[in-house]
Amino acid sequence: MPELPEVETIRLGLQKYLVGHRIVNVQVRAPKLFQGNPEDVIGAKVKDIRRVGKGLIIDLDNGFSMAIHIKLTGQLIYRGDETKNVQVSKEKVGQVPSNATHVIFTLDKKAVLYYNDRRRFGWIKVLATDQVGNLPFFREMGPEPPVAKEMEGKALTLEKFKEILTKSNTAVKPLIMDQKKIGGIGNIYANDALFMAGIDPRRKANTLTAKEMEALYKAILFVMEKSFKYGGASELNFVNALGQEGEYQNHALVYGKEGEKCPKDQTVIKKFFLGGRGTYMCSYHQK
DNA sequence: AGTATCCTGGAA
DNA sequence: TTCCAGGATACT
Repeated sequence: MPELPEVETIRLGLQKYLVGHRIVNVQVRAPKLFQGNPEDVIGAKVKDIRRVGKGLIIDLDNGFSMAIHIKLTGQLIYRGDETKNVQVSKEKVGQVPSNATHVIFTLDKKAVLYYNDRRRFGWIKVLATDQVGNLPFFREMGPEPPVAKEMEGKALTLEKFKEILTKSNTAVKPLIMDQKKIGGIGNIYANDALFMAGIDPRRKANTLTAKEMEALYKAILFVMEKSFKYGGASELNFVNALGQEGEYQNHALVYGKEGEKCPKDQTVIKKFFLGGRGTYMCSYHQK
């Protein structure tokens, strides 16, 4: 999934519906995805939901936490009395549990939390709350664009952003997607932000002018805020904590639009690979 | 810096 | 049947 706006969307949903519930039982259907002892979470009450980059942390009231990364196809879907009448987007995600459901948390008050993950790339790690920060993924997370509030990690300021770019002579797109440099940006928003800022994704980061770096910084914030307002991008599998899809995919600028017209004129958007990732750009408006 | 790898399913 | 996918990591 899921980049910062999508993970933050899930976090907000879990904050609203999951916090306060006690975990009554845990059924692990795919042991590989669930690391740690399920017994450590059973009987505990959910205290808080945090997000660091694209990672989620569910804090419990017994000193343990669950660190979660949903990678490309993970879903955390809550079902309870208060969500009974919620319209679920499509049948592909409407039915839980499904054959993509790998962990089932039975909660008190007749509620359930499902972890679905079609491709099984994600993970759930149970560990002491004070050890979460020691996981390399969280420890090495770079500062994050201040898109949605509730900043758990360090906020990425324009000055810091400029410093990161100036110090790197690698291509700008892979750089801004490097979670150790900047947290939360993935392929969709990297593509769209670079288009919006008029910058060729292959440009070496340290060749950008101050003006270009500022334009890119603002574009990153803009496209992510926009996506957050649309409820995230459900290009593949993303759904929020209630199983509903977002709408950003219907408002993307260049991502996934190979062969289509540039949003600004008739130029055809081209696709190529950069750093192993599909890259979309308008060669007329991005230099 | 580029490529393989963990997986599954939808599309070409 | 082959290729591709919002990620991250461990290799060459």
